[in-house]
Amino acid sequence: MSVQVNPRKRPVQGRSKETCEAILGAAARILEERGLEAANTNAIAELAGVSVGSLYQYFPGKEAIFAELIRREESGMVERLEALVAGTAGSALEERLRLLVRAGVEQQLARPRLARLLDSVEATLPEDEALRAVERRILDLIRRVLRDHPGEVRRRPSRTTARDVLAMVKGMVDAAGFAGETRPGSLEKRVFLAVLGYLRQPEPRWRAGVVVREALS
Amino acid sequence: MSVQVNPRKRPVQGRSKETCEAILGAAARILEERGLEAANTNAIAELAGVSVGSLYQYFPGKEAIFAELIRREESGMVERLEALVAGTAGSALEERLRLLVRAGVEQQLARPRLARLLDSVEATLPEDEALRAVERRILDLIRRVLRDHPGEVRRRPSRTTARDVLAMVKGMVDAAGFAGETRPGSLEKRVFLAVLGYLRQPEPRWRAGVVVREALS
DNA sequence: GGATGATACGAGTAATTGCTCGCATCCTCA
DNA sequence: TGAGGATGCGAGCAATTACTCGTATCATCC
Repeated sequence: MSVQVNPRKRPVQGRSKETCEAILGAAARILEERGLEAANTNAIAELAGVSVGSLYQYFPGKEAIFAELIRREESGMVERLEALVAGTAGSALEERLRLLVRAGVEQQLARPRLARLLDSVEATLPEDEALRAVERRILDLIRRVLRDHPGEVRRRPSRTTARDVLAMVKGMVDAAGFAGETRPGSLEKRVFLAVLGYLRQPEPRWRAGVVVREALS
Repeated sequence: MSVQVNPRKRPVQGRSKETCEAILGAAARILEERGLEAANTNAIAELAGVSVGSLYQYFPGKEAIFAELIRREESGMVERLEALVAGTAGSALEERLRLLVRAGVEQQLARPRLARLLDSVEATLPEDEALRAVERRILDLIRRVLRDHPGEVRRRPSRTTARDVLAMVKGMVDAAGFAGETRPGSLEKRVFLAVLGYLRQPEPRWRAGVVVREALS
């Protein structure tokens, strides 16, 4: 019943590392070109130019392959983001947010369909503490940036705010990629506006369940 | 190779309508409780209390069942939204946006996992003109609302703006549902803030590739 | 009531998929 | 160089899944 998502055996020689890479690369290509249903172990092994036996030597099943792809994508992302935050410690909030957004947009737009699919696959995988940890690091990183600029933002630097920001970025970029946008420039600007707008938008005043109209600026 | 997503035969008697409903209901429950991989035709028929033969009498395959679920979800949504827009023609922009957001949040939060899965399944299905049309109606509806309130918003009422708004709403609500948020109140408020913030955020001024810092309010 | 079409059934088949295992080949190191 | 571990192979079995078809029951109309 339970699905194993951890690698089975670590490759030690050079050629076995290549085998693993070939398997992961083939899985990624099948996912993005033919979708989740077509990504079975036989097809992956064939496209990788490798036998199924070799595949099962390193991965207990296809879920483990997907999990590894996700781990790589996410940890690559979080490391780039953390370097970025550390490297712009003195900069303005807008500048830092813009760079973060740029990194996210570029990552997700490089292989939009793959990124989108991996996101949805992740939701079906069993709880993986390593992945949870990466997710937390991203959220904490967003909160840290917000805390570095107190008073410039109207949202509290909470987990919820961080999750909202991350979710709106992912949602917008996924939709843009799916709609066929390929140039990151315009998208990056719009996502940046959305993030900034959310963070700066004042709390509305409510009266009798109706929003009080506020004049614009 | 190609996948058929249209129903095979229309039910004409009452009992066959019930059979179709049972099949669709079972498919939805399996999707949300056991995920996409568990949703095969045999399992769906069994949970529906119906034979596989009956299932194949009305649907050419499981994709057709998913497609029908998506069609219903989307068209129910779009009709509610259009009624809402029509019924608030004279109201303030914030009020109208707030109601739209509320409808979206409630819909997606009613069965979060199902809604999320259907979204990702939709991406793997072949192009369906009916679904495209529903999507267009939602985008047009957003644009119409924006156009009804010229000067209150800084984004152009374009398809792209509408897609951005829709995507950020979906992204935030999905993430909240996945994180276990069940009370619509707080989420609704945050999504509303995000939408309003995006629509109102002024274009930033750029200088030498660096964002010029703007004082807050 | 009986003729006719609609509906339901589910065992059974064909195809797909996950995965193993015995054996061949390659690499490393003493 | 040769022993032993690492790697690679792919036929083939077991399990799952999609889907069919002959038969039985039900609804409707004359």
